[in-house]
Amino acid sequence: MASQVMSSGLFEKALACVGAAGSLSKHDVEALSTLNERVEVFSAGAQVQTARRERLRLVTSGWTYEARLLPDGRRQIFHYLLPGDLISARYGAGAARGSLIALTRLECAEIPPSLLSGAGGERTRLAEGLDRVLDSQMQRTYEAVLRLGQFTAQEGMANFLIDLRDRLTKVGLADRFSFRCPLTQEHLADTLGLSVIHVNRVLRQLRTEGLLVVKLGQVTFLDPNKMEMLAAGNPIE
Amino acid sequence: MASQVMSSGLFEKALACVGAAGSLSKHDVEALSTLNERVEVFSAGAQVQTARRERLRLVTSGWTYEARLLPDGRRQIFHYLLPGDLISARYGAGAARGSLIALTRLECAEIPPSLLSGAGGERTRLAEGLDRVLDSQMQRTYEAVLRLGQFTAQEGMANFLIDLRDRLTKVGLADRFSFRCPLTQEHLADTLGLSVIHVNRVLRQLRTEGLLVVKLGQVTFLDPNKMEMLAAGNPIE
DNA sequence: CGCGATTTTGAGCCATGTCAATCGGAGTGG
DNA sequence: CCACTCCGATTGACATGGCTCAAAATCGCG
Repeated sequence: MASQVMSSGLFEKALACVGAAGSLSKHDVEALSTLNERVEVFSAGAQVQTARRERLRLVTSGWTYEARLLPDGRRQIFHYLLPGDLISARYGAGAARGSLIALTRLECAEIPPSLLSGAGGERTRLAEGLDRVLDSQMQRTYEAVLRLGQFTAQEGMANFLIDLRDRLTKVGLADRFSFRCPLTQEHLADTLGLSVIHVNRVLRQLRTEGLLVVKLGQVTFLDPNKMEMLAAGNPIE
Repeated sequence: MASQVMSSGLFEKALACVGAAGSLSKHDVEALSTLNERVEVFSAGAQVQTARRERLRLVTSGWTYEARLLPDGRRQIFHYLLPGDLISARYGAGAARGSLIALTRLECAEIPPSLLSGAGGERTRLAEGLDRVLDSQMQRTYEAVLRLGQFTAQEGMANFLIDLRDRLTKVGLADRFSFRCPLTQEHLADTLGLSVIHVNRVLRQLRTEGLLVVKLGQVTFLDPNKMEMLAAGNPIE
């Protein structure tokens, strides 16, 4: 029952945080993940089924991506779900109609519908907070359109990596300068609409210019300022 | 009161249709547009304000697009809203955070919240139908990601034009072979992430191959089958 | 008829793709 | 501990799709 009290306190805190920003903080995720026993674990490479539209799951650990495969082998990765993101077949991510694949070992916790509506049937503050999270997931899809349609390869790479950094920072998995990253250059290619080889060239170029190092599953920004400028679609200098 | 009865009958019919497909049919649009007096008209080029998040408006006539402008002049058009589509700051389109511009004279009808929830606070069948419309609008955003990330210029052009045709067909504004289209090559360019000049070349090429004619605000498919193949990302032949 | 917007064309360049090969590190079995 | 293997990263040579610049042809409209 100690954990019961604990979890209740965290829940309140989570509510407060959820109310503020568009995504969940580390504390929110911890709080929500202790709320119930329905935790699922997927191993790297497993497909996460998203058939039942009512389920709402919170990613508490690990990376996932949703992708679609064309008959001739081309692949587009639509988005990545990180700790603090929600898996929902109904909203946001659900509309991509692709396969959801665990990139690493993945843990998620189901959020029972009972938490979303109060006694009188009205919506919980938690529900509104989660809505905001789904909103920001959707916004990222539009960012992807902008990136793919208008950005150069360098800008797109910067934009994507900075976005990952910012999201990971919210859940305590990154700082301004670096984060651990399980993506291969092939993932980057299929995300940014580039060939693997060109991804390699772009990374080398950014490295040569002293902006960035990608190595050993670790992304390091040597010059966060310039990277942020690039990521916003501004030329360097 | 005749119109009262009339509109009520259409409403029922609209409900039936809305329940079936992911988008509204011509009859749905007609029915819904007669439901209330709150009709707005924008002239071509006007900006449609989307500040109030609660409002839900149905496009009953004309074309709109939502776009974002980069500081250096690049522009990405995220999507077009056609008759039967919904304007919502909260869902789908709202997350793009761009400007919504009337491409032609535009008419839309507000859908009052009272129609969305029944007496007991439960959701109307209409509300569910409209949800499905918003869903399909979201799906199109993912299609755009796929198009921009993986398709060649020709495939992307075919995909986009076939999509327009299919949507316009649902509201009786197109048949299998052609539709009226107010887009300039510049709009196509900013939608597909190409330069205006390249759009022109791609169109010429499709014309030369006997697949398509774009002229006088009219798009005509000379070979709908091949266009549909191209639009799906399959090579010709 | 004349003007602005749009479309069309041509020439040349650059970003990005393809193909082919090498390299490097991680795991595996002997 | 070594040899092997596999996957991912890296590099080079070359092809090409798509972009830029510049200009002419057309269209829509007052």
